[in-house]
Amino acid sequence: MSRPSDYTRNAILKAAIALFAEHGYDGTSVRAIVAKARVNQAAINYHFKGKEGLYFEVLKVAFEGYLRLDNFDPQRLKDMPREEALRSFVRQQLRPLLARDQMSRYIRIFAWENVRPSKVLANFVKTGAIPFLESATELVRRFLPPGTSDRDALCAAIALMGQCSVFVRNREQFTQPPFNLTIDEAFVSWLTDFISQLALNGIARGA
Amino acid sequence: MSRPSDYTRNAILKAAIALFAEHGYDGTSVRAIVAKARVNQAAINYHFKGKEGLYFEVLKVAFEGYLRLDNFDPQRLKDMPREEALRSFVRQQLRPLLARDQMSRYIRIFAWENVRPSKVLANFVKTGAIPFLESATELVRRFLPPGTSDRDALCAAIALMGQCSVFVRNREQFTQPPFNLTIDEAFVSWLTDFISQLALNGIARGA
DNA sequence: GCTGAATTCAAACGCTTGTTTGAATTTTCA
DNA sequence: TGAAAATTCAAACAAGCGTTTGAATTCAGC
Repeated sequence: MSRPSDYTRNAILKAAIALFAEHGYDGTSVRAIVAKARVNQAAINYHFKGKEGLYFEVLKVAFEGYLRLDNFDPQRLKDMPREEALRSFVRQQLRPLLARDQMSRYIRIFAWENVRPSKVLANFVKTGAIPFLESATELVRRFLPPGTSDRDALCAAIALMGQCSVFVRNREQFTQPPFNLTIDEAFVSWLTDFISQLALNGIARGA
Repeated sequence: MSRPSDYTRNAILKAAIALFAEHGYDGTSVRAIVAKARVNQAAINYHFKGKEGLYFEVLKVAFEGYLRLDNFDPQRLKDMPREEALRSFVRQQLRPLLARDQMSRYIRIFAWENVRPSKVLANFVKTGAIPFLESATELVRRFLPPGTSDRDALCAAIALMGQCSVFVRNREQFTQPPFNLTIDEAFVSWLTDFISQLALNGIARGA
């Protein structure tokens, strides 16, 4: 492939990641993407075979980027004490509340998919990529009694992920009335502890 | 108002409640509503001044119906032991997992609004209706140490509501691969206990 | 029964969506 | 350099959306 076309492709990809992270798949139009990327309308269909193809590629990039993250390395998580691993996981999930970096965008895209999976994700998963819900399930399992069923562990993981993503996905919402939350470092630290403790006490002693 | 026009109005309202509960506000088109209600396309604008006006009315009906519910009567909740009140609240929130009755539709509509509030709800709240998030906050507060800040209680309530609604809103999703949850009476009972215990142990000892 | 208001209806409007077209331009490679 | 391939571009397409129109119909009250 030629250099100039790579530039267009990357511009689209970058704009798409930012917009999908902010507004989700349905909330983002191709016209908004090409405007942000400053490319032609037809470029998305030419380079990605349509909006769905582009989103598929975005999921791929986000997933690869996510796996490259230190704190998510499965082995590293397993080597930590379970309490520390849990807190690290939660903190990472809440990262988009503070930072606006690329990793935060990846996490936020998955936060959208987490409760409202698009049909694109379904195909993406079939392609061979393992949804990180499995990692969350494994993590949660360390707090559950031995022999806990897959179903119970899955539900616990869903609940944990749901608690994080509800804050991430609706960040803007919660900063306004009637919520009026001030989202700063102190708040995120507190929230990290809060959710971790919730999971820690709740899962370990409850189920 | 004349009888025949009331019939049309009610038919629209009924169809809208079912569809909004199933697919949310954005996921429901006026054409789908009039098709289900078997009325003319223009009827929604005539009777409700547009889709938003209809949704406003749906929220009103849902909210009134919700308040008529025994288990949500604020006084009744307050008279219960806090553990029983919590379990009752959670069970009620999970009701749409099993039943397909009118009350379940109301709860499900609020489950949609819970994480992705429409601008219509904002106006609805301003009109004077108290979002039931406040009741949840009060309920949660009984488990928190005296003097807990409003912010902390609010976050705990959001987390609690989020845990319930993620299951309610994505019911169909979770019955399919890769989740494969079987949603029956036994599961809902277990889930009720699970989430209640999660909140009970987590909130009471964690925050 | 007549009159005016209320209601229904088919059709279209204006807008946004994702996608396609086909010509113009640029890049690649012999 | 010249021909073929790759890429960009403005424009239009087809479909869906919520809404409006204006005539046809039904209703209520004198």
